[in-house]
Amino acid sequence: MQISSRLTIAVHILDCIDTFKDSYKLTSDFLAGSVNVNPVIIRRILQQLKAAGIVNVARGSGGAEIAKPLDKITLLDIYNAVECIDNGELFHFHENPNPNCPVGRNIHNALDKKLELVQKAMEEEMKSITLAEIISDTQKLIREEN
Amino acid sequence: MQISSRLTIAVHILDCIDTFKDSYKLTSDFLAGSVNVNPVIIRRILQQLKAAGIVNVARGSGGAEIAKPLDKITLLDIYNAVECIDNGELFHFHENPNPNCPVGRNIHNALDKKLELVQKAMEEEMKSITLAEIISDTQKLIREEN
DNA sequence: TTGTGTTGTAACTATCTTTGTTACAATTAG
DNA sequence: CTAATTGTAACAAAGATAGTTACAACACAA
Repeated sequence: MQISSRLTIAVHILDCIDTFKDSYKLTSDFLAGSVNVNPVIIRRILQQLKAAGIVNVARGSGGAEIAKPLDKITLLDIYNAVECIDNGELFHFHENPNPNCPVGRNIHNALDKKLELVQKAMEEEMKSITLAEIISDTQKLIREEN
Repeated sequence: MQISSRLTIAVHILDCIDTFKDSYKLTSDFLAGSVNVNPVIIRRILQQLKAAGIVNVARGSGGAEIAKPLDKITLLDIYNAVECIDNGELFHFHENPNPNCPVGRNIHNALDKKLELVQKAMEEEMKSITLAEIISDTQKLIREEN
């Protein structure tokens, strides 16, 4: 199973907000135009980012802005904001190993530690990547188009 | 979205095969008893492990065995065997960013590199964990029960 | 060679998540 | 007040997971 596109959409949204903050009002409609999805999808993700303190959204008047310095927002922050991870666990352990089997009643303990290492490795890498980097890379690519 | 329980079930199966290889015939029924799922689930996962060269399954006579040394089988091998990853990509990128928007037409390039780093970090960690380790940890836990 | 146990696999179902959609009350600015 | 916009409910479609029954193909032993 893949990690949902909410993560890439969220990054896209944030990239747009920063890039166009001086030229356009950043409404869900405007952002939906760039991402190419229904505005409600954008609003839902903006709500998740807002709950995580990453953006502010102006109800009524409209428009979104980024609430923190770009280099203080990591890919992990965005991931945690939009991905609904069950107890924060990346791996889904099968529910009822047989407690009457020696392996069945110990596999959870033995394997959990390893799975935590894997999840940790992934999260550490995500933590090392900032929104500032991503946006700066995007803008470099835009400049190189000309 | 979580990674499916096929991974933990597969490890459980392999752990059982090694632990009980001298005492029992390792049929899908026997394994289903320890994992506590329907035997067909076991057979399906055994087929995936077989396709990856990790186990041999005896049609007709029945029983499964591990096809390689335990320290030559990594968690990544098992993960790749049972997890159906679309083009091998962990992250699902939203399909149609607007090519008429500067951000829309460059976000893919800018973000893909970062996502690859994250996936790589996860896979490297998985590659460093062997089935030998996991089984040895399980058997240590079993011994400590007494 | 016949019977028994087992695998390989198809077919179907239920449930969950994602993604997309319409609709509309609540809110804000002009 | 009006117009634009957000926040959110309600629903539907599509896809994946997980579970089940059923059965042909197969291997071995008596």
